[in-house]
Amino acid sequence: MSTAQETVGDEPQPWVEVTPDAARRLLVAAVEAFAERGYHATTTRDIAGRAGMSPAALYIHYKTKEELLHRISRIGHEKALDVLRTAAAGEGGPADRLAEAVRSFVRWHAGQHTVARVVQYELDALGPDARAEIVTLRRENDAAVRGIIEDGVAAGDFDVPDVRGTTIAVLSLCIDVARWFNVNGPRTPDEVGSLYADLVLRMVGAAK
Amino acid sequence: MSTAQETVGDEPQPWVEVTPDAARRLLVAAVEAFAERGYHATTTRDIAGRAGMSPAALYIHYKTKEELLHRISRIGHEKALDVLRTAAAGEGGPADRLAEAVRSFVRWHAGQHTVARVVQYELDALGPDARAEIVTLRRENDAAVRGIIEDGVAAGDFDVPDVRGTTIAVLSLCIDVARWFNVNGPRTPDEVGSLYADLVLRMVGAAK
DNA sequence: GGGCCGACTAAGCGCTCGCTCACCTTTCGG
DNA sequence: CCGAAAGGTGAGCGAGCGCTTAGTCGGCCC
Repeated sequence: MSTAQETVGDEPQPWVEVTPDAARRLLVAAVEAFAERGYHATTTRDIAGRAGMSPAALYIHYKTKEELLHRISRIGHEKALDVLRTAAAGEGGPADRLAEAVRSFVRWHAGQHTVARVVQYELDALGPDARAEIVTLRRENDAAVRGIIEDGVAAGDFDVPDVRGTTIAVLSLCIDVARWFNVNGPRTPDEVGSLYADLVLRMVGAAK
Repeated sequence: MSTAQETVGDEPQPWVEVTPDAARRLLVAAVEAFAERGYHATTTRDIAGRAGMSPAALYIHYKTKEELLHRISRIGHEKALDVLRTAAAGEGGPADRLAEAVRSFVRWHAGQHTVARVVQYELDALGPDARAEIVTLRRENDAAVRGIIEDGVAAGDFDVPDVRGTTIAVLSLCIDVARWFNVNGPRTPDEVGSLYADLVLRMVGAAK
C-alpha cells in the first residue's frame, strides 16, 4: 500500500489510487467539503462545483453521495492503520515502538486532519453494511495498540493496571487531535506527535 | 446554578430550568435526535414527533431549529463548566484537585454523553454569533484545567514541560469520552472517571 | 356566559435537495 | 471516414425540508 509514489514535494497526495483523474478531483473536493461542513450539510452541487464540474458529472463516477463517503472512509482508515502498523512493527523495545506509533499516528491525524475528521466523525452517515466494514478496520487499530502495550507489560517495561482501558484512552487521545488541530495554530503536526508520544509513555508508566 | 433541585432518584434531570413543560419536552427530544443522527440529519418533524406534538408546535417555543441547538449548547457547556470548576475549587493539593476535576468531568461526559455529543460535535452548525459565545465558554474550561496544572508545577508536585500542550491533551482526552462511551459497554461512568483520573496524574508526572 | 388569550394543529408554501435523462462532444480502432 | 464508447452538460423531476398561516380548542377573568 505504501509502495506507490504518494508524495510530491513534502505534501502527501494520498489519492493516487483513485482513477480516473475526474473521479479523484471529485473525491478530494468531497473530503474538503465534508470536513468543513459535515456530510449532511454538504450538497452534491457543492462537491461538483469545487471539482469544477456540473452536478450531474458526479454520478458518472459515483453511484450516490454516500458511496463517496464510503470510499473516503475506507481509504482513510486503511492509510491510518498502515501508518500505525508500520510503526508498531518497528525495531526496538515496547517503549520505542509505542512512542513511534503514537508519534506517527498523531502526525497523520494532525497533518491530514481534513480526511481524519471525515473518517472519524461522519461514520454514522454510512449505511449499516458500510459502517460494519469500517468498524472492523477500527478494531484493528485497537488491536495494534493493545499489542504493544501487552508486550511492554510482559517485558516489565510498562506499569498498566487496566490494559484495555488504557488502550482506549491512548487511541482516543490520538484520534481527537483531528478535532482540535488547527493549521494556523502554534504547533506543527511533528511537535504534537512528539508531545503526545511523551505523554503516552507516562500513561503506561514506561521505565525511564 | 447547582442550587436547584436537579436530580430525581439517581438520574440527572438537567433541564429543569427550561419552561414551560412543552418547551422542555421539545428540547429533550432535540438532544436525543441530534445525538443520534446529527443536527443536519434531524428534521423538525422528527423532533416534534418525539415530543408528541405537531411540527408547527416547535415554532411556538423556538424561533428556529438552530435556536434549539444554541440553547442546548449553552446549557450543556455551562453544566460541564460548573462541574469542572466545582472540582477545581475543592480542597487538597493540586494532585487531588486535578484528579477530582478529571473524574467528575469525565463522569459527566460519559453519563450525559448524548448532551455532550451534541455540545461537542455540532458546534459548526451554529451561526457565527452563537458559535463565538460557545467558544468563549470553552476557553474557560481550558483556563480551569490549566490553572490546576500551573499550581501543581509551582508547588513542585507536577513535572510538566509543556503546560499548554498538556492542558489541551487532558481536556481532549476527557471530551472524547463522549464520542466512544457506550452505555451498554463494560464500564460505568464512575469507572471511566477513576481510570482517567489516574492516567492524567501520570501525564503530569504527579509525585506519588 | 361572553370574550379573550395562549397553546396547539392541519394544511401547505416556497425552496433546495439527491438524482436522472436527453443530448452533445471527443477519442479512437477498423 | 465511420460508429461506438466514454465523459461531460443543462434542464428538471419528485421528494422532503424549514417554516408559516388560518383556524380550533380549552381555561380563566369579569
